[in-house]
Amino acid sequence: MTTAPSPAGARRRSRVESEAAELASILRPSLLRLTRVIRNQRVDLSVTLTLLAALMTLANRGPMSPGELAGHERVQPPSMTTILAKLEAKGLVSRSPHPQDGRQVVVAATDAGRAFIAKERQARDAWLSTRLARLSEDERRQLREIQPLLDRLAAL
Amino acid sequence: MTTAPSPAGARRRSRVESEAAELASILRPSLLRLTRVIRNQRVDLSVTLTLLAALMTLANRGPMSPGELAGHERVQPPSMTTILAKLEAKGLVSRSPHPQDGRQVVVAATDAGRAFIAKERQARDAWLSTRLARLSEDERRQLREIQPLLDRLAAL
DNA sequence: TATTGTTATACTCTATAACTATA
DNA sequence: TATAGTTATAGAGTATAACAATA
Repeated sequence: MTTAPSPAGARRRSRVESEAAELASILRPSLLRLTRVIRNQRVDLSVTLTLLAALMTLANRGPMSPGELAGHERVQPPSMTTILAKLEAKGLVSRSPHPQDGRQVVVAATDAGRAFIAKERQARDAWLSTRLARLSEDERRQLREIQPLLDRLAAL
Repeated sequence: MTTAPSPAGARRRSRVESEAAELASILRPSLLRLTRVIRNQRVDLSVTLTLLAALMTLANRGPMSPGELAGHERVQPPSMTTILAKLEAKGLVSRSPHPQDGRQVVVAATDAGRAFIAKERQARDAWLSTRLARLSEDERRQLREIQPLLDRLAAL
């Protein structure tokens, strides 16, 4: 036994892994169902959840390339092309050539895009906000605390 | 002023609502991205996350009608028809006529379906489990605690 | 007439593979 | 030759509307 893991260590890792597997099993369907429900809450049918999320990232993080945005949103570049085409058709984002690299493109939220986010936030979030408001203060705090965890899980 | 809400009460509700709206704004994109990533982790390409979730519900809760299952999974009945057709084609669920009501159908996980879940759980959950195992014990506890909250949000 | 389930249809989301332009 | 982006194509997921069978 070269690395000679201690029995305690081995037992511990095994427990963590089975615990994690069980957590994955219960967490995954819940995430799936909640996302499905949220996705269907369309106040303005023309801008979907996918489009809005990309637009928000662009507005929050500033101009970037389509590839970089695809990385943020965890989609493949061709998917982002589609998303950006729709947002651009609505005048919510703009494309400009990259100053140095002729292959790249710089995408940015337009003023209309930012205005859209501000307006939409109230109407669009109404469904989820209303439900969140029904929770206790402590429950909202719990959700607020795990949000970065969700991002870390998606990013790893 | 008939109901005469107290100024303090009014202020409090407003604060809760704006806090909830802000939480919705940050939580929603994170849920979307994580679900997108989880959905793409396909070990066995033939059974997708949507199919597996329905199958698991059926195995856990026992036989039920397609309409009832649609309600559980938060999809519309025609969507569940599609899901069940795929599961049935794979022999993972079975349809039987309802003993009393000729309009209804009873859907159940088959033995093969249950065996599939047991086998798949390890491989399928590997991606998420591995990442969950990297979190601290406390972080996993937090996630475990909010899972029922996610279900309540989806159900309300 | 109301309910359950299915079929028909359409649209969004998303991926992989192949192509174009630039570095 | 490698990289950034796009186009082409395909499949999954899901909805609404219309229909059939049964209550």
